[in-house]
Amino acid sequence: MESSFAIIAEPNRRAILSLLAASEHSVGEIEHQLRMPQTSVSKHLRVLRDAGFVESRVDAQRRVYRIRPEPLMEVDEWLAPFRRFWTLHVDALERHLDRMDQEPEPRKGKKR
Amino acid sequence: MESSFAIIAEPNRRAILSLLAASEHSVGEIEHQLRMPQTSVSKHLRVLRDAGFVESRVDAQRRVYRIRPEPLMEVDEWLAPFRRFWTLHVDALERHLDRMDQEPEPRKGKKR
DNA sequence: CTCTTATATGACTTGACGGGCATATGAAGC
DNA sequence: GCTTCATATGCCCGTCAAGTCATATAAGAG
Repeated sequence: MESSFAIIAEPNRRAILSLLAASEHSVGEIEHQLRMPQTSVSKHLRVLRDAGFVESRVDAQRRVYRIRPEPLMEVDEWLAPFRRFWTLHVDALERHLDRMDQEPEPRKGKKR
Repeated sequence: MESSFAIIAEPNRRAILSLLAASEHSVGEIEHQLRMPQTSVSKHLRVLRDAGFVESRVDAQRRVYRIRPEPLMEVDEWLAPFRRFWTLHVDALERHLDRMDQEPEPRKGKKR
């Protein structure tokens, strides 16, 4: 299962990731929230962990999973060359910047 | 072939898209640049066009393909809820970008 | 009109992945 | 200890998608 892109091609895995984006969750919580079989949840979590999208913490008999950002950052970076196609439109640019500029302090000269 | 994510899961399609991100290209140009069989290029372009990632223009016997941004915008928007994981750690982001600037592929997987 | 160039399509094969089910591991509680 | 809860794993099967090869379409060139 090579690339990060292949990992997030699976709808159930995207659902799991989106759920974990809000906060960390145990396997059982994911199972009930997303209404999918436990064995399926575990398998997808295994794939996600092997690919570095999530990590787990042990809480008694439970395993609590949370997001690891690195693989999604890769995807985000792959999108970079394409952003000019929609940041050229002003309204789309503003929506995009509104999302990006949550952080108050502009960094020193990186790209852009 | 449902989602935009499934479309970009294919490495050759990502290569085609990245090539087209720079400028529009004919099928033959893509074939030569990426060194893949023409029939394969055509099939991937068919998939990309059906999914709205590209559109084609007719130039004599050639078909010139160019990017259409909408599906990639979808992907970009799906990433939005995850961005806090790296925009909250600006320093880590900077370190990451610095590494990316120097070496093209520091691909590594580890756990904590 | 024929030949060549450029691209698309169809048939077939192969391999990978997800779902389902049974089962294994493992920690808790009694 | 045994039982229950929580999660993981192994196996089988159906599906679907990518690659290959052959062929079809369609537009110049001569």
